[in-house]
Amino acid sequence: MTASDVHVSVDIVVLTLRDSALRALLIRRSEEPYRGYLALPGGSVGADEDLDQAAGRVLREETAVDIDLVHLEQVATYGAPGRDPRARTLSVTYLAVLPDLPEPRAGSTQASAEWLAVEDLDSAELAFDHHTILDEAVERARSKLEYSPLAAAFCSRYFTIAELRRVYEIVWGRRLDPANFHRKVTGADGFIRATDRTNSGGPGRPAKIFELGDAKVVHPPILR
Amino acid sequence: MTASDVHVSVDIVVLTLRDSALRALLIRRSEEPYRGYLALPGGSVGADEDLDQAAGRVLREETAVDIDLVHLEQVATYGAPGRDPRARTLSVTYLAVLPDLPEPRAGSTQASAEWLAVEDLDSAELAFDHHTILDEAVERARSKLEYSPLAAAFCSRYFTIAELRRVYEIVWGRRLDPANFHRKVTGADGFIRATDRTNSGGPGRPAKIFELGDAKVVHPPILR
DNA sequence: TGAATAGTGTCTCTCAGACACTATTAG
DNA sequence: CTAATAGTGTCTGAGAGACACTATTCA
Repeated sequence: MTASDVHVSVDIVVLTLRDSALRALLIRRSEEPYRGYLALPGGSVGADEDLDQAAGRVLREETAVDIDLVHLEQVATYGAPGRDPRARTLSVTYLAVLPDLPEPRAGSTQASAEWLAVEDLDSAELAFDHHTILDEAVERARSKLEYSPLAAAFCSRYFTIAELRRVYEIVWGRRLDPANFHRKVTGADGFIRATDRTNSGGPGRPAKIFELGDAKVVHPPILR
Repeated sequence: MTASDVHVSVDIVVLTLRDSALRALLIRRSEEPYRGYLALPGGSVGADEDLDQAAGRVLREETAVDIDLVHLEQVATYGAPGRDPRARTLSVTYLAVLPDLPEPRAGSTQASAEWLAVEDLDSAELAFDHHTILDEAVERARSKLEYSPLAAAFCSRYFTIAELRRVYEIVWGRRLDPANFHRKVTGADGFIRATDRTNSGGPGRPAKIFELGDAKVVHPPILR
């Protein structure tokens, strides 16, 4: 009666911006079930691992990313009987957000990984209930842009306000007024902190370079 | 290596208003470990149960409440090794919100249940990591009052605006201006719907009686 | 120079909060 | 009547969005 022999895995929705699109990392499965389908990167939870630890480990295995720059948070847990045809499996799902680094995982395990545009998700065939999991994680990311500094996790350590604005524009899928956006993010207490440097190279007036501030919540929020 | 023999339980933070305080349902444990400590109501997930189903079943077992009136949502999953000294156990935690019904669970299993004021949580000795779980669920409830119709789940099917305001005041722990509150909740599209009835009995002008509307999000939000 | 981007000023509209005021009941 | 609660009017200030305007660079 009690479900004592349950497999527990962590599945991670890894989001980044790439080619002006919000994309999620997906792995082409080479084994049954769902051979040939795309699936979220994931793995089993080790016997002595906490869930957050397991998520961090899986993320490193799949992306080789510098863990400092990553935002990683638990989203939800799925456990419907039959969601995995092999055995009763619980999936503890995480959202990871990272900058678009020039790093496909060097050698390592995975046969083929893809950055699928979230926009094209509806027409993609995903394994298990990963469609639901992705939807929920993406919606979490969208709403957290409003009241948390999550947007900066899509950027490198140092960024301009235009880069930050691009994050909001792409994730939300709508244009924002540059002037008003500038006032809002610089006015939100502790969200971003100016450095004494500016960028250059492109046309136009050089932009100040900012870094992430200490605030854990953005107030006033950047409303969608 | 893979954690295949993991116990999975659901633990529920059941919140209600009682004696002008936000209170959580806790059970005095009669067995080791943590004998004599207070713990969240919970139970194992059945072999053919989905997680939400299991949470609903546990809630009915512990409170005998009419499930229609209850708000029930998953909050988070805890799985640190060692959180239960007996075995590796995953706790999928839920938040339940219900009106203060005149029903202590009739007969049934539980030795002693208590409605502990959330205010007094800091000084309570709770089993396992239930302190953390409670804190997170309470914070979830507090923040969901702002942008969701959750407050109505603390009320009966029909309620006055003053009753709704009391929910916000007690959960947030601060006074709200009755006049401004009235305008805000009646102005939020689809949050509450007026009936043609009024209450009476007490002193003062009778209040219109409202019921919950169809909206899943409250806009504009009722800000804390 | 002009084109492009960064950043500021300013106006209008909406909404939150303070609080005066009206409405309707019990006692 | 007074006390009490329900509900409306109105003013003020903060912030959002529209958009004109200034600042600083590259070609």
